[in-house]
Amino acid sequence: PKDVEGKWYDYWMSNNYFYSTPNEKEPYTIVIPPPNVTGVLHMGHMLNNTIQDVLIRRARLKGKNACWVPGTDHASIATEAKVVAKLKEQGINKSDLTRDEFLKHAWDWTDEHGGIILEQLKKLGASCDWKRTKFTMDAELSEAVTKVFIDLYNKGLIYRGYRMVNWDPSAKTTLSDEEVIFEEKQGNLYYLNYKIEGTNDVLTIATTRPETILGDSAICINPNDPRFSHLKGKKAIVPIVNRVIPIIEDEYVDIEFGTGCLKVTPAHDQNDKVLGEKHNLEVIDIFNDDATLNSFGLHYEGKDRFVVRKEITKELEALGCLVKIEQHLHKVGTSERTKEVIEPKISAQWFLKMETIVKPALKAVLEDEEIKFFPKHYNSTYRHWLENIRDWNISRQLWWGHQIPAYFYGDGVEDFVIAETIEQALKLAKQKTNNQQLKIEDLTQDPDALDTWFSSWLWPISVFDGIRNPDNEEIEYYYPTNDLVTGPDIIFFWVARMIFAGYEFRNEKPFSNVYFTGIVRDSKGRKMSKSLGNSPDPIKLMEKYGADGVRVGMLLCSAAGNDLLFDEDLCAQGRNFSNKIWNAFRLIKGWEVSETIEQPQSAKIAIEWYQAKFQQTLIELENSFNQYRVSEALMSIYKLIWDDFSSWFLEMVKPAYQQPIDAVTLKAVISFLEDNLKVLHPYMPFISEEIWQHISDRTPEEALIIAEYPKMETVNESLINEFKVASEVISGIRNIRKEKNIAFKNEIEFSVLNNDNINTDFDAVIEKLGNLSAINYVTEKVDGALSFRVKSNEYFIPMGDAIDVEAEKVKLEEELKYNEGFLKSVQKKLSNERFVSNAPEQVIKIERQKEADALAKIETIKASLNSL
RNA sequence: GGGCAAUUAGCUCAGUUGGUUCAGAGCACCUCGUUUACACCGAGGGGGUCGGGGGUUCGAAUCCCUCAUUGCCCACCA
Repeated sequence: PKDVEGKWYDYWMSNNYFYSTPNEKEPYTIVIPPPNVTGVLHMGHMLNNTIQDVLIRRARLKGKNACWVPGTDHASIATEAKVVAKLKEQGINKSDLTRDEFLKHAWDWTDEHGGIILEQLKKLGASCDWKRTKFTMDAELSEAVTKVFIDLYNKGLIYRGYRMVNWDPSAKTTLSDEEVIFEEKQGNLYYLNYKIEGTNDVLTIATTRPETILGDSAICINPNDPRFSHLKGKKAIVPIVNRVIPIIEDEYVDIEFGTGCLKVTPAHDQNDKVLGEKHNLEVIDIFNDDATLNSFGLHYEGKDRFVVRKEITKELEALGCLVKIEQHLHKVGTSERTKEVIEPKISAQWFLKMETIVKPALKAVLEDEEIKFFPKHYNSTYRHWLENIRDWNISRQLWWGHQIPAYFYGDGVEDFVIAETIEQALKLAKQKTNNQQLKIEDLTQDPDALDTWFSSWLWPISVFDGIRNPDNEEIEYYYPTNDLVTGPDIIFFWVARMIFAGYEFRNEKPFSNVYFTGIVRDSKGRKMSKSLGNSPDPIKLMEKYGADGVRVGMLLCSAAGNDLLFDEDLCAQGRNFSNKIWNAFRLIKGWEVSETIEQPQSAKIAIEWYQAKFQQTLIELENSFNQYRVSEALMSIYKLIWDDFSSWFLEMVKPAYQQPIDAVTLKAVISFLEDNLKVLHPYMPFISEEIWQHISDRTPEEALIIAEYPKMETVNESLINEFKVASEVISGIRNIRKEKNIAFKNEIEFSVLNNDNINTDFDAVIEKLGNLSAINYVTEKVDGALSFRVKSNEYFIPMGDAIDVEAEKVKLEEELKYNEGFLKSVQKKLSNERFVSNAPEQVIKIERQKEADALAKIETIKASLNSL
């Protein structure tokens, strides 16, 4: 493979076969899920992109104008985190850099590492239209993002608001809800005493975060809780800070949990914020952006929250306020990217209203089925998320990304304008403020960037420039795209949002089908990860087994809709398959052809049969692909080529040693080989092209990659069934040969106890593959012969004295016993009146036939026993 | 806590509307094999109470109920 894979990839590239441009053909379009620009290829990409390439190559062969758009994503938080880490290694802090300086570093990093992954995809054979390669931060795509932001703002769908957000103190940015992973952690539940003002009473509350008492602004009890009725209207004193806070009543408090008494910290808990708003409480934010305490932390100022948690526990204990500490298992939100524990924090952010935007997206998937999910059960996941969706926080406190096109001219929350450029912003600001004295210097652009997904949700549109030039030829031709292949883990992040964007900006779906792949796990079912070291390097795998081998290995284990357990052995199976195909080709290529010899009968019928078998497989492939059963389709091809073509067909037509093959047969064999290569090509593009080019001389216009897919014809089902019987007869002969150690090269005699309706079409084949001197049709049992039965026919191989009579008797007795048992169960069924009266006629007919066959078979076995 | 999915041979999985030999495939395993395309191979073979229990039906891997196990998603219990 190493010798030919690069060669063919270059050949395809230099002949522009991956290139697509609008024409009169039907388009077939896939946009790649853009990998992180600085990422490297992992097994998930391998799976994903192999499937996409299979779909694209198949479409190309089927005469569609296939267009696979590649590209990368800027992945703002992931990339920025990497750049920050790398700078830190060099002793540079992000906070010491200006925005421009930092972005210079980030672009350098992107230029250095960006696109590596795309080069790796070429090794896999990905037939992307590389001339269309896009990056989410390309100028045109960035412009589209800005336009969309402005458009949504002007429609009143984007607003700025103070909200409780998920704060990542490490990246110092907010995260969307989807970026927060809840991990179950063993923590503590601290029971703390608060004094009641003007009394010697105390009340006990429970908290998991004792440091947040510094931000307490109330205690809340349930008005229906008799235990605390004496506290109504009183005030409590927060330990250490000695702040006097009200005791409020709200039915939100769960009487059963903890002490039934809740401390309220509106700045640091979503529910407390709601309570705070309801009861008009003070909001005391005690944290800096890096989650150290600010001046509200008093003597803990500047210390990290977890340090403070330990220290304050000691101080509370010393003050006699700590009642007890209980072990407590709870879910802690952590950042998907940085793994940092998330702090709920109130801050000003940009939000996109979701209420109206989701409606067409819900309808398209759940009602109209304009967009179909495979597997379908993701519909309910999708529905649940969309029906409970909250406004999308689209701002991130990052520099790497699309800067928010908002320009501030004052300190008020509403003192801003939204514009494409600062000049336009100035104009708008003058209008809005009625202040003609405003200057460019008075404007400051919001330093925050947009969520990465706020650009990738436009991907199927923006790669065809459909936002900036909504009527251009490309978007009109390629949009909506056909299939999207991606992981279910980004159904909310990306898939759903692309659907929103499609309807919002083009009033049309972005794609028709979404195929969700499984997650690639190792053979023990563990997720592949760097830390476990259980993820093979795809490039090394391809060097070892060939890209074709790895592609097959990936797909063999990727049953639709399931996670897949990847095992390197499967790549070996893929490689073995390559080898098998190659050897079949070598056999055919090695034959001498003779124009004069006549076509043998065995070859004639073999060709008719393989034609039928191939057509049958084409139908199977069609069915599998319609359901995105890519793995099953591969298995159909695997069996077709290995079993039907190599093991059966080639053996049937193979000329005797050093004998030539007749021209008619050879022509058919080559034509079948070529058909095989066509259906194989999407899966194993390299070896199929290599053999295609070897089997006859081809011009570039005749390359396999752009060949015409085999046409569907009617399938001769009865021929396939007849062959099945013949193959059983051949197996019967092989069994006896083996049992009696009769070498294949020794010709044997063979007789059939004729049954009137026996089919003789395959007799020539049976003779050839059984190495029989002849097939004799007889009317009586052959004495001194071994026998076997297929259906109700009996077959004999004369053995003379070599028969072990006793052993034969034992075998026949067993066969008899089995058939009698079978007959009994059939007859039992048939004698059940309720079965006969209720079952459909067809079913009863079948059972009657079974009965007749079994009776006939039993007769022949009994007769054989007697003759022994 | 709620939802979704899965459970079939040693492993990974098919099994569409309940009824054609429906109990299957690939791999692995076992036996035999130098016949000249291929030992990365050929021929043959063994192997499953369809997660447990109950029900509907003439008939259940398939439909219903229930339990168990596993995975995933969602959810603010201090």
